[in-house]
This record gives sequence, C-alpha cells and structure tokens, in this order.
Amino acid sequence: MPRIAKYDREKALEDAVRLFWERGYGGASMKQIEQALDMRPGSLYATFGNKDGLFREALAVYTGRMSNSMGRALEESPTIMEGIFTYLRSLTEQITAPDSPARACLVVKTLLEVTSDQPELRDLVNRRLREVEDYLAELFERAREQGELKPGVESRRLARLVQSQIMGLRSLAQRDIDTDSVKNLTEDIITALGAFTQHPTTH
Amino acid sequence: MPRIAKYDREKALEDAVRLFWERGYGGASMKQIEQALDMRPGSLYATFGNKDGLFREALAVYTGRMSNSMGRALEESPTIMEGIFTYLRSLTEQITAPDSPARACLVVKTLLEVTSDQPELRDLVNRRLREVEDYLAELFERAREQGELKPGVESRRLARLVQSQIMGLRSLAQRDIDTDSVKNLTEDIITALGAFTQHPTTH
DNA sequence: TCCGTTTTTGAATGATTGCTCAAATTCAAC
DNA sequence: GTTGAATTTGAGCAATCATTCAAAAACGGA
Repeated sequence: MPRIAKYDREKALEDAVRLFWERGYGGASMKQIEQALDMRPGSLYATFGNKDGLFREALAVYTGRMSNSMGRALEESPTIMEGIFTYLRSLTEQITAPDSPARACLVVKTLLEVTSDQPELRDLVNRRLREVEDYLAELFERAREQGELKPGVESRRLARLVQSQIMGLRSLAQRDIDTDSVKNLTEDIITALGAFTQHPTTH
Repeated sequence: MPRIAKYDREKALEDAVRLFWERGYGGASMKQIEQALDMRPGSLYATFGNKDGLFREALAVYTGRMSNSMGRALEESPTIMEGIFTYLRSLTEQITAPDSPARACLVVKTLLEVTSDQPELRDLVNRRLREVEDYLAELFERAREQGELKPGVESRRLARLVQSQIMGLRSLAQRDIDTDSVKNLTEDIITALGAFTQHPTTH
C-alpha cells in the first residue's frame, strides 16, 4: 500500500462547507474550491466525483452540525419548548459570530438558488428540510402530550411555523444589520411563539 | 427622427422580472435573457447597459409591485394591523398562484445569493430591505399611537419581526409543499403576531 | 535501491460566460 | 423614391466554466 492520502478528507469538507456557505453552490467556482481546499482538479475529482458530489457531502456535514446544535440545546433544557428557545438563542450566537461564513442557512440559500433544471439538488434540499420538519413535528407532538402547548395546536403546523421562523431570522440576519438587532429579533420571535405555548415565555 | 423603438421597454422588463425571479441573478444567463425578452445582445446592451443594469431595473419593477400590493391591502383595511394581516393573506394568494415564477422573494433570493465581490448589488438589496423596514416602522408607530399595539412594543423591532415573518413565510413556501400548508402557515404567523397586538387576532 | 501502486499535478478540453461592434435593417422626413 | 439617422442583428471576442487525463511525484514493501 503506497502513498498515504495527503489531504484529510474531513478538513477538506470543512473548507468546502465554509466556501459553499459563504458563496452558494453556483457562486463557488471550481477554481475557488481548488484554492480553498488546497487541492488540484485531479485530486478533487478523484475524491468527490464532481462539484455536485462535493456539495452533497459538504451539505451533509453542514446539516449534521446543525442537528447536533439543536440536539445539545434540547438536552440541556427541562422542557421541549424551552429547548427550542434555547436553540434559537444559541443559533443566534453562532450566526452572529464574526467568523461565520454567512448568517443565512446554507440549505435555504440552496433552496432559493436551485432551479428546476437541477432536480437532484432540488430534491436533496427539500428532503433535508422535510426531515427537519418531521423531527420538529415529533418534538412538538411530545410537547403537546406533556401539556406544553395550548389546546388545539397542531404539532406539524407548529413545526412548519418554527422552521419558517428560523428561515426568517437567519435571512433577515443576512442583511447589513447589527448584532443587537438580530438578538432582539430572536427574543421577539420567542415572544411570538409564546402564542402557542401553554405558559408564557420566559426571558 | 427615424425608426421607433420596436421593443416595448415595459414588456421587456416584465419578462426580465419573471426570469430573474425564477432563476436568480446569477442563474439567468444572457442567452436565456435574450430568449425571454426576445432581444438580441446589441439591443439589450443599448437599452439597459449591461446585465447589472437590467437587473436593477427589473428589481425596481418588482419592488414597486410589492409596495403597491401592500398599499392596497392597507387602504382597504380599517386598522393598520388588520391591513398587515390582509396583506399577508393577499401575498399568500399571489405566491401560491400556479403561474408565479417563484414563491420566495426576489430581493431575499438576491440577498442570499450576492457576495462581497458584488458590493453594488449587495448595497442595493440592503437599501431596498431597509426602506421596507422604515416604511413598516412608520406604520407601526402610527399603530402604536392609535392603541393597536400592546404597551411596550417597539415599532422598529416589530417592523423587523414582520419583515422576517415575510421572509420566512415565502422561503418556506419555496419548499415542495402544498398550497394549504402555506395558507395555514400564514394564519399561524398572524396568530403569532397577535402576541404584539392589543386585541386578539381575528380569523 | 529499486519496484509497483497510488496520488497529485497542471496543461488542456469544449462549453458557456458576459459583452462588443461592424454590418444590415428599418423607418421618418423630404 | 431617396436619404440619413437610429435600431437591430448575430458573428465573434476574451475570459471563465466544470472537467479530463497523461505524466510526474510520492511512498510502502522488497
């Protein structure tokens, strides 16, 4: 067995996430990818197949990180709804960090970028977003059973509402706007979601 | 004075709005623009300068339409907050129409697409979004004075919240999702905003 | 040290990008 | 008709796009 792989696959994918997150799928050229990952075309194509393949793997890394972040917030919170609010605050800290490649979500950026002549990518991001919706719906169904939600609240509708809140928060945060305004917005979103929770939101 | 302009500028801009709205700025190639507007490169560049110039004019047409739509909703409503809710419902009807080029907002699509090496475009969309924020803030300041808002609600924060709601609504609607779910989401957003209004939301 | 396999390199591919401009066309004025 | 200015045309520009592949380099095993 000769020659060990010089380039760490994980390190390369981290760089890819950063570049795609900052510039989007179409906005990141292979030349820029070569620079960011410090790899030559031959190695890139041998390792990831093509630009699509690299993007898919980078997207998987990105969504995995986001899931972990939400999971951690839920673990350290006494109730599900408080876990959601804790996650929103944690997310706000993350995206307003000075070294964040972008504040908007990479999945949403791709959703808004991709057209009907890229059906594979389109289906991929739709699948990811549907998975998040399903996960949230399960969470809120448990929250409902535990009396955390007002009577009559549908868990799946609340799931889509919360997903739209995250999309809106992160898209607005992509504006040229100061960090305090983003944090205020997060608190206002939590307040607004209080219309669906049994007990008034704490903050 | 010879030769009258064959191509109707307004008609061309309408086609440009449709194409850019569907495919985004970078996703619409000049070849596709030539087809959609039925114009040859020479006419295009003579009329609009370059791709940037065409996009700027198309964006102005788009934002003008959106402003009109909100203005109409506010006119036909007895209070400001009801006008906002009427607008949200009207917007939902518009974007779920089968011939809509996209459900997501063209300005937000551009905001998430544009990078730091396109500072003019970046500034342009930020300016437009700031204008909407300012307009909403004035509206909500009036609403506050007329007792439509709960005590302590800041008009500018509410303006950014509502803008983020619209961004979230339209971004989620861009998912492969049925019309009824979008309409339900709109109602849930209105319910959520009820946390800031003096009288409970009607629907 | 040499071998054999794998990885890396980077020049080159054809297609597409936004854009230019000389030539052809069109129409009002006469 | 003829003229003359404005508009339209479309071939063609250099640059960039994603991608390929033969050659060079790198390294474990002998």
